[in-house]
Amino acid sequence: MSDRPKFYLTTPIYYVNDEPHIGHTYTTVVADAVARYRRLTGFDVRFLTGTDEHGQKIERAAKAQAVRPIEMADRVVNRFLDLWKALSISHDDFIRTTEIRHRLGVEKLVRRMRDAGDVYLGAYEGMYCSGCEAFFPESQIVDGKCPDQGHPVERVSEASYFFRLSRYAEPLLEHYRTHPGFVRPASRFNEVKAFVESGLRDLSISRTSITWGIPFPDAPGHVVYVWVDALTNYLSALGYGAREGSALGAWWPAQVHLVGKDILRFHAVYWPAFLMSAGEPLPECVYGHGWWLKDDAKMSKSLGNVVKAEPLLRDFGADALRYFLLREMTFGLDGTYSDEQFLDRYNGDLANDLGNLSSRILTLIDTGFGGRLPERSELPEAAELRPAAARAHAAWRAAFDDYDFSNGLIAVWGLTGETNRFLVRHAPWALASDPSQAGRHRAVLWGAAEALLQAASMASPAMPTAAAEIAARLGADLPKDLSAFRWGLLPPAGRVEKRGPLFPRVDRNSYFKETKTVEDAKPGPVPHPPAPPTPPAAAAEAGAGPLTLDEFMKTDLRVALVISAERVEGADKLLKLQVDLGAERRQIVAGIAKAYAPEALVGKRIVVVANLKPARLRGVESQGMLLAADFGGRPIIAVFEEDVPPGTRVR
RNA sequence: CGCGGGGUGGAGCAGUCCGGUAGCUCGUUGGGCUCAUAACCCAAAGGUCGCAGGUUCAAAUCCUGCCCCCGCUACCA
Repeated sequence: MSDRPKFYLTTPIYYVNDEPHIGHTYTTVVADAVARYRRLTGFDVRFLTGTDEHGQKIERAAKAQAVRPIEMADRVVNRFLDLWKALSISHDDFIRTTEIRHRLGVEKLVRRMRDAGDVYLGAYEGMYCSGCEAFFPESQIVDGKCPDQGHPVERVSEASYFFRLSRYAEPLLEHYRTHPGFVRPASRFNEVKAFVESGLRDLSISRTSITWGIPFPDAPGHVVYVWVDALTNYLSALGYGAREGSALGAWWPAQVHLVGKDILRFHAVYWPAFLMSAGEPLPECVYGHGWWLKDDAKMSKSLGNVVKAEPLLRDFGADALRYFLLREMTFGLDGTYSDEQFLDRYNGDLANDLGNLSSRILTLIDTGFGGRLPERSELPEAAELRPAAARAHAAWRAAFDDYDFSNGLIAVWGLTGETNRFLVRHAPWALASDPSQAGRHRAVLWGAAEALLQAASMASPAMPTAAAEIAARLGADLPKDLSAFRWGLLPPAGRVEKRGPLFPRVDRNSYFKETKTVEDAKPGPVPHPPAPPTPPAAAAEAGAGPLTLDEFMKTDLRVALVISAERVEGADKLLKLQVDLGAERRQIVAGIAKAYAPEALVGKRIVVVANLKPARLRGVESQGMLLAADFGGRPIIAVFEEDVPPGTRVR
């Protein structure tokens, strides 16, 4: 066994009733960055994630699709596994609650709690829908009807085992008092304390109305209910309850459970109470992070604004997505996602800064020294960036130790900025042409290359693949241990390789046009896991190069006669047109209200794109697009002066 | 109603616990460089830190009151 300090961290296990979205991705990426950071700074790390697969929802969904629950679960589990692979997630273990080892763990925990006198038989009362054969939370009931099918519900009660949570209010509060870092951030710790201070009610921990779950030990007909089942994964993954020896002693208690703020209560109240009852030590910290909002609104399926990782992964690569998630959110608080912000971060920090810096350094070495890394020099230029690197390193460590990823990355990018300024200051491209400056020339580029490798090393927990790629181009390896600052990571006499852009700049205009059409065309199941994450495929490529005639002819342009035109309610730029396309009539919404009065358009023969995917603008469907010159910020529509019949092809 | 979060230059955010020159990124304007991915470097413009009182030598930061926005239904992080 290693004598390094151990670090056991977990994500929640994700419920398999739905495909992964940006929230799952976020927690997991954060956990991975922590795991990689800890490994890099001398810890023996165990990183656990997994899936939660039992319960009523899965049971019902499976029944509806006439498959076994485990088949449903398998499908979604693979989606998670594929995504984690595409994102370079470095978990050491993946637990599924349907595994035997988990069942053994849950059985042991339940028995221990019962032996402690904390489990008793009572009755669970709830709103039951006989049509759906399911209980629903009272809060979901609308007018005495179930939320799914609208069947009438009735209050029924069923036998249930209860956990004496009420007994643990005082012990929990005492633990909170003596462990001020138990829940983070502090603001959420206050909420947890307030919740416990208001008193705890016993918790129903079994069901007889469900069969898809772990049988409650020594209680036929009962199944272990949600939270006891799910939370126990953190122990069962270590072999808790196993007949043979387990890894429990080496790893438990966990250093941190990373969770979303919505499930903080379960992790900060129920879970420690279960552990106290079972006589197991408590985790050191439960970190409840914030949520990603989409354009300032909460993401939800009903709003249809749920952000998924796959399109971003496809267009920008795993490292870019990971970087954005870690850099853009102040860990703990809520953050906002928007495509514009993502693109700004990508182009600003990754393409223009880190990516471009590595390009210019590699090219300077390539052309200046024939691809051979200059030797380390005693001249002051070679060490000029050393203090900046040391400062960045200290700030980076302090921030990452404190889960402040955003500031940690800001510190690293401070070093890339310093390196850019260093290059401008010494202008190695000018030194190259002056033989008397050869020594300085070598010293400057060695120093710049060393600083770049320093930056890449510190960025590696956030973006492992790109960091390794930078190191490889410099003929170096990423350091295995960065627990202390060390200047001189470059190997002597390495060979550098230029290669292409690390993060190709993505043009804003063409990106938004392209993604719109791609995503509209693919509403259904998410595509396959994207190609290997490095280097990110250039999304810009598709927009480059001349168009072939075939490609152009895909655009179906037609002459259209405007039959009527009116303003769109509540939109100051939009007109709604009815047009005659010869064979059919179409409704087209166009942003020309500022330039044209509706009545001025009637009778005009215009050009429309007839095979454009319909879109909704301000809730009004548009079945095509009219062509107009964009002149001085005003649209000038294309019209025919002669009487061409509507529907005639234009090319 | 109540609870929680938030209101900081054009945009997005940090700073607020532990008062003391208001900071970062993007954008804008002007200049420089030409090694680099139209990139990089320098400079400038731009904020009464939601409002009103109070404490203090000093308040974005502490206290009081008020206004506005968001969340508070979910086995969705």
